[in-house]
Amino acid sequence: MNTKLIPPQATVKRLSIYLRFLNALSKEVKMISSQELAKRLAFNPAQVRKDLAYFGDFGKRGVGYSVKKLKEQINKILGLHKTRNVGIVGIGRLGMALACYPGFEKKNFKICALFDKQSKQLPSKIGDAKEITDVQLLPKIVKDKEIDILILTVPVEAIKEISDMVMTSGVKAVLNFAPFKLISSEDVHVHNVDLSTELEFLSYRLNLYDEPQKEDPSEEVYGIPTQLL
Amino acid sequence: MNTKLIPPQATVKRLSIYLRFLNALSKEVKMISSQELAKRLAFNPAQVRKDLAYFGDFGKRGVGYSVKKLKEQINKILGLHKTRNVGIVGIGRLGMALACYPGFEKKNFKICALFDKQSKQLPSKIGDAKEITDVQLLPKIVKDKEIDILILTVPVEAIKEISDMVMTSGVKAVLNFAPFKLISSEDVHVHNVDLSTELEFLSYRLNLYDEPQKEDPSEEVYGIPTQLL
DNA sequence: AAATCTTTGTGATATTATTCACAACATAAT
DNA sequence: ATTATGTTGTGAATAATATCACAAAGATTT
Repeated sequence: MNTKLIPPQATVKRLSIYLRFLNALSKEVKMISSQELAKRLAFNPAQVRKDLAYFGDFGKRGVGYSVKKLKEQINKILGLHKTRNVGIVGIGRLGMALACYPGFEKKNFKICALFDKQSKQLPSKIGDAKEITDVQLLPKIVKDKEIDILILTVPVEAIKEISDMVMTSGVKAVLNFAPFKLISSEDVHVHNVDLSTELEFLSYRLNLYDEPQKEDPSEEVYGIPTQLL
Repeated sequence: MNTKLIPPQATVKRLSIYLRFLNALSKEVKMISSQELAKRLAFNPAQVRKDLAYFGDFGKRGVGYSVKKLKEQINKILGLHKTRNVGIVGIGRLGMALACYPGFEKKNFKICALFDKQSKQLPSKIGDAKEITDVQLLPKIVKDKEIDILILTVPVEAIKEISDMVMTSGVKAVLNFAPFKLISSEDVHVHNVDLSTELEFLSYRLNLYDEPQKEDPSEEVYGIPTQLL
């Protein structure tokens, strides 16, 4: 099998998508083929098979993949069988929304600390009895509560000050929503998500159609490559 | 120059990141080199130059790029000079957060309609006097207000029903936050963002370090390739 | 004005990711 | 059993993306 090779980044991202789809599947569906998976998710069937084959021979020729087994395997590959302690920094509307997002707890991400500036007017508890802690205590709390991941939803003005504290806090990974590219260090994995960027990508595409280039855009060129959608 | 070639998807996404960085730059900085840009954003300088060269010869040899000119150019390339009418479907916490996100209006995305189920208990106005419209009226409002982009922040249970309505509404682009992969059609560009997936990617990486593979992961293999971070 | 330093733009190369195409296996039907 | 049908796993081919390396050109120093 394929397992000796390093799975591409792109493969890992797709695993999440496969898993989400499998989880939403009716319990009656016991087996699924790469063909069916690919069709529903607009991927290439060979790609689906190759993605899965990086981690083992999960399928059965002539039959397909056991949904149950596949879910278990992907859960394990993504490390979702382990509980991860998560903190959220910056409890504005977005932070609040994430704190209450039910999808996280389902995947074993345990939101166990919320940080904000003390000065801010806020209810001291949100949702299911989560307190808000002063951000100055972040380094201590990260250690005490063994927080693995911090989600940053601070306003961009605060990011410089906060990011220094976060990057040296001993946390292992950061998911940054502030519109500022945080760079990973040797010890801390950073993943940046920018909501404006996502909209801007759509804007670019709309703009292409509004003002077609002189080169006469063909279906192929400006059509929508499935893997990005 | 390069302009005849089709710019890669990846290039377009980076343009957003360049622009955001340039916008945050102090007004004193008049010129910037690909070197400096790349260093701050953890890209390769040649990549920065190539990205920009797809759209024209914006730089000056021996000097660099005019910050002002570059901002103007990227704005134009991404179509941010045009106002786009945006609607948000599903006014839960996330929808609310996006409705009030100041970054959108700055980039000429005009949030001009909020949709939700009428039955839901909600204030009829949020933030700067935005009303919530019953989602049944969506097709009509999209046409009347000439909405270009719809942002979907509905719960996953509702996505099937809503997506049919959205995809046939005449809207040109959709940004979907529901944990369900919506597929683009010929007429509608869809871009999916899944918040769980982003966390799961970090989880995968943490898991790699917890349980190193038998193959003895080297720095190179499991180190962090800059372009993803 | 020649030499030096800088930085762009881009061919050439390297790396990464996707798709094709088919042998190997599994099941079901005859 | 043999044939027909379906599906995986994967080498080989292709495509997309990133990086290197350097000529061309602007700026600066001598």
